Amino acid sequence: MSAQRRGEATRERILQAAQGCFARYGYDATGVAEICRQAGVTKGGFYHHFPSKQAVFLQLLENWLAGLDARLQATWDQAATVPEALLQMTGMIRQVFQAASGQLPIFLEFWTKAAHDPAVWQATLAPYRRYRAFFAAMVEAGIAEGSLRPVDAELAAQLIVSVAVGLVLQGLLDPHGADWGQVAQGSMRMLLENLKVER
Amino acid sequence: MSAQRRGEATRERILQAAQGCFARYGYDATGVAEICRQAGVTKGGFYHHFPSKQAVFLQLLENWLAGLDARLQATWDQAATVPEALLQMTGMIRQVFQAASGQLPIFLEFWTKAAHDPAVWQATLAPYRRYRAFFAAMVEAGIAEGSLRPVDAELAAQLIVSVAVGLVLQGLLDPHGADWGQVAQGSMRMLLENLKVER
DNA sequence: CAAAAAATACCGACCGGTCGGTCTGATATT
DNA sequence: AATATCAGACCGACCGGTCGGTATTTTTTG
Repeated sequence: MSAQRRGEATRERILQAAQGCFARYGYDATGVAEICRQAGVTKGGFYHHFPSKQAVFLQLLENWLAGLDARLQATWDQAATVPEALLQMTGMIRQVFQAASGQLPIFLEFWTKAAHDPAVWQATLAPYRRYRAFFAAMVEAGIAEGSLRPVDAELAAQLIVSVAVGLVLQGLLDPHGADWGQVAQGSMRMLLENLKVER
Repeated sequence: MSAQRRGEATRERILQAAQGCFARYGYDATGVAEICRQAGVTKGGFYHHFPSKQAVFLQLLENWLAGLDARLQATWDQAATVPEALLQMTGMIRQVFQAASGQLPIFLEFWTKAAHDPAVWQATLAPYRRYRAFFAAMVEAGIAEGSLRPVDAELAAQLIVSVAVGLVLQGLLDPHGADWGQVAQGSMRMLLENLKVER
């Protein structure tokens, strides 16, 4: 294998290991040594690829947000109407829950770190505002296409984001307390009943 | 001052100092030494009143939840109808935001710790389930009194809790991103439009 | 009531251990 | 040979918690 490919692979292993550790133990409780152990690398290798532990964290955050971005955009692109797109996105939550239920706590780590660390804060806030704008644009499009009532788009977007955040948080705190995919579907339907035009 | 009173006072000072530190720097980043400095106590004094740093944290969590409990109950007791009570509680959020905006990050600390620490998890989950039951009971009472449509009470309660959690989180991450009290009011009104009986 | 004893509140130096990060090289690729 | 990729011993700072001791208040006792 070429040196470049090998380096890339090691880098990826470090990222994966770190993600697992952060999710399982939390950021602070995870030592660089433990990440190295799980990645099959030593400290030297680690610090060859990343300047600091925080840099790994930031990279993880960036990747995660990029993935979410892409999936949201794709979902909208292939949906016929806005309400349908919203329902689809809700189904996405269900996938997220069963696919990465172990990875969810890292979401909390992001927020907690963001509240105290300016670098993480910026990296978190910017995409988050994008989401609000994204949903606001969706609602406006829905109003324009006639599938939604002419409500305050900004407010509706904030409500949607609130519900999403709240659901994810409840889901990670109490994974077996409810079928969160079901709850998400039901919640979104309730919201849509209110947003959709009367038939 | 009696010895007992004095001890109680220092204990309180430690609690206050710890709350400030946890909110400002986060749990892990806060050293016991720093808490002691701000409380005007030394390590010896600290460990005289509390067996560990985590015990302080747990006590803080307990106090916070007890306060929330009391306020919610009181709000319901003095409201005439269920929709009115819900609106009142939304206003409560507004108070929380302006009164303890600096203390909000500690809320995140609670959740983050709860995701990894069984002791904190239990202390968090039990009251949280109570809240869900509380709101479910409220919705059912609303249906019984005829002010709410006969919706799925459990689902509605989960939706309400989701919105509340989401709002608090958004508020603490992006305090100046919106007037969160306003957003809370608007969101609750939107939800209620859907839940209330048609007039 | 006074003296002694016990309990309580607090002090601050100190310890064992951990953790993020560095440094000197060894090994493999180009 | 030059460079990228790693190995792993090592460092210094820091942190939660301990411990022996002091000061103050409360209780017991003569």
